[in-house]
Amino acid sequence: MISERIRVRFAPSPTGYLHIGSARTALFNWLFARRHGGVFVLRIEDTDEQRNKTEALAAIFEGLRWLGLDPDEGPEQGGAYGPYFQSERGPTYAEAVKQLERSDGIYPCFCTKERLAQRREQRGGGGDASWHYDGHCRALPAAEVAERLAAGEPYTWRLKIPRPGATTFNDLIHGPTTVDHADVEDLILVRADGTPTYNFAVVIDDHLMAITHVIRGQDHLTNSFKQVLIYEALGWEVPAMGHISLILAPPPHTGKLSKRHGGAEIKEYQDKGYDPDGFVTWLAMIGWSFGKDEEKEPIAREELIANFDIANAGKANARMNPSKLNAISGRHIRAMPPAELARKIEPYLRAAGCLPPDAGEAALALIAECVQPRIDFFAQAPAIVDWAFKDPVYEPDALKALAGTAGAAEFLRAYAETLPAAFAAPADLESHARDFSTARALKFGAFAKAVRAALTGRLQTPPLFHCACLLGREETVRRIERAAEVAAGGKA
RNA sequence: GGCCCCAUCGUCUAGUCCGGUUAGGACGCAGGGCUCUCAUCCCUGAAGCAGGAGUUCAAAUCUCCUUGGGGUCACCA
Repeated sequence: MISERIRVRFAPSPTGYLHIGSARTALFNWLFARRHGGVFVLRIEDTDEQRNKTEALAAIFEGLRWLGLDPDEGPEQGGAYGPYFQSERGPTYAEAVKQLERSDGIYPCFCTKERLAQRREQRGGGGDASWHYDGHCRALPAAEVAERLAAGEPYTWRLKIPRPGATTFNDLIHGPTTVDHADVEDLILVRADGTPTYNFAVVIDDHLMAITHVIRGQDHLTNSFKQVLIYEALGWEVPAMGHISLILAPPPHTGKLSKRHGGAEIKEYQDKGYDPDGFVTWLAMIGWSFGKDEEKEPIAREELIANFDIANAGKANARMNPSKLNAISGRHIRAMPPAELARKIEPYLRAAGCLPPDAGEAALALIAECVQPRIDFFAQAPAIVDWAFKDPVYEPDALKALAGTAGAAEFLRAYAETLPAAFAAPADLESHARDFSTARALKFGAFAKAVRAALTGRLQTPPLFHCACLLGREETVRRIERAAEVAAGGKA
């Protein structure tokens, strides 16, 4: 039944967004599959939340697409082990129930939700959350069971966990992991309405989909014990299981990263324009490493795959560290062909009004050149050149540079007059400017500072002559003349 | 609280399985270089084995305890 080929799955429930932890689980599964020539399956666990199904699904699909984690089988691409929506797999569960009934692996439980809640309350005066089902209905005489069944009394099916006993499985990451059955209750497999509970459905789905390796977050560890018990009750082969560490919330917060901490949704990173490959590298480096020293060059996806080993995944939880993401993403951006970067930042520039409709390829290329060493994600691009698209507002330091530099008004006017008739390359403007400052015995640095202030209103900008080219001759002259007036006024 | 998992610089980690290293790298931080500013890039530096016992000639590494962190305890997934 179990195929020879490695098969892993990513099984998110559609909550409306893709959590960063889920994405990392997907990534580890994907890397594992790619590394071993296996199959990466996407299964949607949608048995509970039916609302906003389309929208919630889109978030998962789009998130995976952005990350470049393409499923081999799933709702979109189909496959031989469908359906890939858990909600459509209902009929397959009944058979497993029958099998367990025959093998005496389960028993009907007539306890009401009310009785269970009450018991939970009583135990430890309401403070003890560790109450487990006491097995009340497991001890019921067969005759009484038959009678109540016949009477049509509502019931659930519970797993008859071997007592006493213990269960151990060899975790791919943690090694042998054990739990005593005394600490596991006879969990409900089938609800009173006949639907399977999560753990039961997962086991059946994974088995029927021939999943060989289950890789998921450590928060599923206790589920895994239960699921192993279910596999064993059914006499099915238990897949290999590995529990990856969790991502914890950044400093002021404690606990695992959640939506309320911010930065937990993949879409945020996509919207900000992080480089997807850089993002994937960052995700992979949380709780895993090559074993060799980290390189300063961007790490290619192929390299990630070639070196991936689930056994090297860290056991300890990791705290989220966005500054490292910035560094990695920036590294990828810097290594990008300029034309590609131009294409990526274009929508951000347009949205911010930093790229007029009539702007040509040349202007965009020039902006990309200015932006490339200065940003870590695309949304930072407009702020690098925004001064070019509105009248300069002189920052205090810039104002001081104009008003406080001796002779500024005079040399600015002279500079504007000698400017070449056409602005071609920044380098040409630079050599002209150097000649100009030399001829007038100006320190180039001081001269450039004043011109920079004049053109941009700021003291920190992209290279000065890139700025001038961006403005064009006419606007450059206009701004210099205006600044000269400010400089003159300041002196008076 | 019960059970389970975990513990190396501020953060992510290599080293732990098969005890012997100046405990390595990256991010961040500090200083310097390059330079028309900023940034990029390059160099340098500060910074760590949670604590305590035990085993051993020798412990980050093996054992135990403590402390700390995390997860999980539903007719949710």
